[in-house]
Amino acid sequence: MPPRLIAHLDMDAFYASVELLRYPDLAGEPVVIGGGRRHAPEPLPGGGFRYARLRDYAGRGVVTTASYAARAFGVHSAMGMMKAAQLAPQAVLLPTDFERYREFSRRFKAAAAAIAPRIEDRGIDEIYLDLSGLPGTAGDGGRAVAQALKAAVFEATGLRCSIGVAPNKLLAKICSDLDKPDGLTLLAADEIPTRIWPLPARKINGIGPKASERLAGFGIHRIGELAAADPAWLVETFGRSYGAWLHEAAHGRDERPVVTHSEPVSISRETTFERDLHAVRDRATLSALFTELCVKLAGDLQRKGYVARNVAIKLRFDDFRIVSRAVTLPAHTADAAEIRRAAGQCLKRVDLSRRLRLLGVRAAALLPAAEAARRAAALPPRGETLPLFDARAPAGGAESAEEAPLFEASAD
DNA sequence: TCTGGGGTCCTAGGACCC
DNA sequence: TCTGGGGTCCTAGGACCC
Repeated sequence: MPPRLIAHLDMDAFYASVELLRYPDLAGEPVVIGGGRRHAPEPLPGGGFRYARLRDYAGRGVVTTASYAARAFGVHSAMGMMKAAQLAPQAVLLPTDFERYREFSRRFKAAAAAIAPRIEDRGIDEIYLDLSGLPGTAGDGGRAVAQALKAAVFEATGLRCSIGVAPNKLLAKICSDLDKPDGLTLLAADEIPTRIWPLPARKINGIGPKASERLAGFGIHRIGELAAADPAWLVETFGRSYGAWLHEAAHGRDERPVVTHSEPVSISRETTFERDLHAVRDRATLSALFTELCVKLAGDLQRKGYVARNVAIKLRFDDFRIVSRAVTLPAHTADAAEIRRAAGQCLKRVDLSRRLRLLGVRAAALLPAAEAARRAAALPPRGETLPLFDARAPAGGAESAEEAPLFEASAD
């Protein structure tokens, strides 16, 4: 098998950059995106806008994105806004506008797809591209195609991105981060020891805060140190699956394909309250919020064309403990009342003596609504006996049904 | 001034079946 | 009375990612 050529394309400070297109006078300023709608810029009579400042923020939000100027103050994604306000009180605060980001996301992905159609979606601001065998990649390891991608993305959106090109997704992802913003990094397999091994282990996608902390406890800080660790010891220490993967990842080995299509596994809605709520004292408020979440979730399912057979709730208590309860339904649904009923059943199984910080509802075991309708239509009318080999049987069901008597006879 | 909202995947254990 | 082993489905929790 010839080596693959995989690119990872990552938009630079995506939300903040989209906002800077709309408010160009903020270019170069520390800007933080996050929080609710209340701090939208006010148009001034003479033109321009009056912006909210981070120091004026009060609430429980976190930073969604910080402009590079704001990052210089130590502000970063997922940081509590109140903490960010201490670091950069003068930073401009803008509300998130997901509709707009989704539109720019569609645009940059379409522009990239016109050049390299084998694309894997990795959320709103990232994609993997399989450049293997693409015209123009033969001579230069993909540099010209990557430059064309950057130009096309800028043409379509006015935004800059960073690209890593490598033999697999793992390495491409690491590389896209090496030269941000507006970066382009190519890596060949034989450069792993010199360019990848000196990096912190945390740079590997899949080594998070917990794993890197544990590794550090064993004196393993860099990818090269992880690569030098005994694989048997890694398996003993981190489990068969994760331990073996750590070893492979540290050596830059990754055979995962670029997946161009995937179905969602679950769809959910959750909300963090402005203040912690108590099941008894705030019963009416909680009940209304709970119903609202179910209605929104049902709307999401219907809009996206799915039905669900599993409904789960998620609670976060005031001490940040998270609890979840799930129930599997007799039949798929996208109906708000049915989801509300199932979620209510789940809620009854939780001790609600502590105050709640967050409430969420999730739909899982999804089926495309069209497929559910097809199956329903294939069923005989009510009251009629089912044929032995029914359309509802799972794939291969008829075969296993024929073999079933044999298994029964040999069982026990 | 602690710590959002939307996801995926993995593990472990129990129920139930053969 | 104790002893099996495999398989599937399901739940709960946790790590991780954007």
